[in-house]
Amino acid sequence: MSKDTSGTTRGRSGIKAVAELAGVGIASVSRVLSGQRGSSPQLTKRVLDAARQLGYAPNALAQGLRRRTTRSIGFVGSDITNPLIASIVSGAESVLSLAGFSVLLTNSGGIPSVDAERIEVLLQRQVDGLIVLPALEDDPGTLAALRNTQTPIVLIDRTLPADIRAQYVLSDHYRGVGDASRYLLAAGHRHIGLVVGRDVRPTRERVRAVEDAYDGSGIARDLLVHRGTLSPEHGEEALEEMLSGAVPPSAVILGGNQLLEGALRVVHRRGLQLGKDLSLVCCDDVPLGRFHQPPIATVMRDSALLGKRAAELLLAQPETPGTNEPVYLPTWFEPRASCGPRATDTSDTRRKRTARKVSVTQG
Amino acid sequence: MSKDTSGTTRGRSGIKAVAELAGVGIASVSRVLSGQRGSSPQLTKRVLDAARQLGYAPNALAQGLRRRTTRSIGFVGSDITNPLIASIVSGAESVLSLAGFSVLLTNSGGIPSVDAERIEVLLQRQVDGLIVLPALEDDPGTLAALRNTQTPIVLIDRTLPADIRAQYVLSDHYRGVGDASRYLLAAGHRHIGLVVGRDVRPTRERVRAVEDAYDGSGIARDLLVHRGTLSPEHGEEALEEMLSGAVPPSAVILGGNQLLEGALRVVHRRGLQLGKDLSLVCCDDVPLGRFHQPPIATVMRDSALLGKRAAELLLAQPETPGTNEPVYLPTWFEPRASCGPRATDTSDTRRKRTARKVSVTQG
DNA sequence: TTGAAAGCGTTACCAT
DNA sequence: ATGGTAACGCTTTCAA
Repeated sequence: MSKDTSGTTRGRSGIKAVAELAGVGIASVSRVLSGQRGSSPQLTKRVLDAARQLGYAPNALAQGLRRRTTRSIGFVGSDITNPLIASIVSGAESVLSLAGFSVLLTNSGGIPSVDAERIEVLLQRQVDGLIVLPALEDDPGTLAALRNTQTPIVLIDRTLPADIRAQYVLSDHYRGVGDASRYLLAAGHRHIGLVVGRDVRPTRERVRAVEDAYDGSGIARDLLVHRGTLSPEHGEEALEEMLSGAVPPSAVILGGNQLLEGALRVVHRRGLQLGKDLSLVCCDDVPLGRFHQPPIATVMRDSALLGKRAAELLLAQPETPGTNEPVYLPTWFEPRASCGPRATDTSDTRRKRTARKVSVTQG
Repeated sequence: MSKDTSGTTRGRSGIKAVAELAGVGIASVSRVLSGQRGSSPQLTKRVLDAARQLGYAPNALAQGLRRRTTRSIGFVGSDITNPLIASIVSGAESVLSLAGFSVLLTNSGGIPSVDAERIEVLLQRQVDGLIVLPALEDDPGTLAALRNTQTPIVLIDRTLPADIRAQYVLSDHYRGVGDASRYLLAAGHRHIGLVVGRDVRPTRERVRAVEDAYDGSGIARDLLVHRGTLSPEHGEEALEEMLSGAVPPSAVILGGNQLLEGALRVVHRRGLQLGKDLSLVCCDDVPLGRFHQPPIATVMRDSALLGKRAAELLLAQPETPGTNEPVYLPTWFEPRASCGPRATDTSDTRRKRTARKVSVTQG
C-alpha cells in the first residue's frame, strides 16, 4: 500500500509543515511563496525546497479569506448550451484564466428568480466580479441582488436602471438588423416579420431598427412582430403562425439563433424554398448556418469578444473606477442566399394594401 | 448620496454583527443559520430577524475553510464552444446546482499542460470534486496532477492508468459506430474512411468498431484512418486528402462533430452530392445537422446525460466509496440521407482490389 | 439551551 | 531580513 520510493510525499500539507521542514518561521514561507522580495537567497532556497518536497500548494480559501480577494469571477447566463452564450463564456474565460482568475459558471435557464438566486450564491462565494446576462432587465429580485453588493458587475446586452452600479458591454444590434432590413426592403419586400424574445435591449433595438429602416426608405411601416421566448419551439410556432396569417410576410427576421432550428422545421415541412418563397435572416450565427441549402443570411457579431471585453472591464476595475461609458461592439449583416427578391406572384393581388401599421402578436 | 430611507441596510456584515444586533452569542447565530435544531424559538427569531435586517449572508470562504468542504466542483474540458462539451457542462451544472453546488469552469484548449495546470488550480481552490475530460490519457503532467490529491475525480470518455483513483463515465462508441459501419457495408460500401482525433478512448473504440464491422460482415478490411485533431480544419484537410487519394473511400465517418463543418466545405467546394457521390456519417450531433440538405446521418448520444451522471457520481461519493464500475452510456446510429448506396460508377474499374489492410495517414 | 474559545490556513503588521 | 501574532469569518467542541 505505502510504497514511498519517491522522495516527494505530496499531500495535504499546510504552510506550517513547510515552515517546520525548512526550519523557518511561517511568515517567511508566506513571504517567499507570494513572491515578495525581502528574503535572503538562503531563506528563499530553503523554503522553496521544502515546499517542493512537500508538494505544497496554498489553500486558496484561506488566502481569499485573508486577502479579501479570490481571483475568481462569476458568470450568470441563461444557458451554456446556446452557442452564443458558450462563446461569450469562452471569450471571458480565456482572458480571465490568463490573468489567473477562475470562472464560476451558472445557468439560470432564463428564469429571473434563478438569476437572482445564483447572483447571491456567487456573491457569498466572494467572487471579485460578476458577468451577468439576466433574463429580464426589470426583475425586482435580480435588481435587488445586484444592488446589494459592492462587487464590480458587468452586464452584457442588457441595460439596467441607473441606480445599479455596473458597467455595460453592448452589441450594436441596431446597425446589423437595420442593414438587414434595408437589404430586404431594397429587394422588394414590403411586409417583414420579426420574431423576438422578451423585452430586453436586443429586442428593443431590433424592433427599432426595422421600423427606422421602413421610415428611412420612405416605405409605409408594415412590420409584424412576434414576441415569445428565444427557443426553437417559439421559432417554429412564430413562423407557422405568421405564415398561416391572413397576410403572411415575405421576409422574416429571427431575433435569436435558437429560433432558426424551429423556423427551419416549418420551412421544410411546408416545402418552402428559402430566398424564393420566403426570405429569412437570422440574428447570430448558427454553426452550420452557412452550409444550409441555401445558406442563411445572418446578422453577425463577434460573440467571444463580448465575453473578452466584459472580462477586461472587470480586470481593469481597480485602476479605472470612473469610466462608465458602455462598450459598444459591432454587428454586421451578411447577406446570403436565404434572402431573395420578393416573389411577384399572383397571390400578391390577395394582399390588402390597408394602412396597417405595426401589428404585434403575443407568442 | 446616503439616502437611508429603507430600514434594511444591506452590506458587508459578518456573523459578529448579527450576533451583536440580536444580543446573542456568535455560536448561536451560526447554529440557527445553519439550520441545526436545539435553539429556543425566541433565540431563533431574534437571530433570524437580525440577519434579515442586516442582509447577512455567510461568507462561503470562511465556511469552506472551517468545514473543509466548499460545495463546489471543478470542470476541466477542452473547449466550451464545442456543443458537445457545452452540453456536458450544462448537464452537470443542472444536477450540481440543484444540490447547492457551484461549478468552476475551465477550458484547456486541448493542451495537456494546460489541463494539468488547471486541475492544480482547481484543487488549490479546494473543490470537492473534479469532472475532467483531459486532452490526453497519458500526459505525465495531467496524471501527476490527478494523482496528487484525495479529491474525488470523474473522468468522461477517457480511461486512465489503473493507479489513478477515479470514476468513469463512458460512452459506448463501439455500438454506434459499429452500427453505422454495418449500415454502410450493407449499402455496398467497401472502402470506408474514418477521421479521428488523438489516441483516446473514443478514437480507439471507433477504429475498433469499424474494423470489427468489416470482420463481422466477412468483408476484407479496407479502412482508411486519418488521425489529427478534432477541428473543422482537420475535417477539411482530412476529407480533401482522402478524396484526392488514389483510392478515395466511398463513405466517410467523422469521429467528432467539429469535423463536419470542414468536411462540408470540401463537399460543397467539390460539388459532391452527399448520399450519392459520397456517404457521410458524423459522430455527435451538430445543431443543424438534420436540416442540412441532405440531412447528416449521425451517431447520437445524450451528451447532457454524460455530465449529469458524472455529477451524480460526485454527489454520491461520500456514501458510495467502493462502486468503481464505470458508467456506460449508449450511443446509437441515426441513418439519414447523407448515406446512400455505393455508386456503381465506371470509375469503379479504376480501383485496385489489392489486399490493402488498414492504412493510416497522419494528419 | 447557550456562549466562550479554539482553530481552519493564510497574510500582514510589528517587533526584533 | 526574519518571525511571532493577530486577524479574516466561520464552525464546533466543551462548559456552563
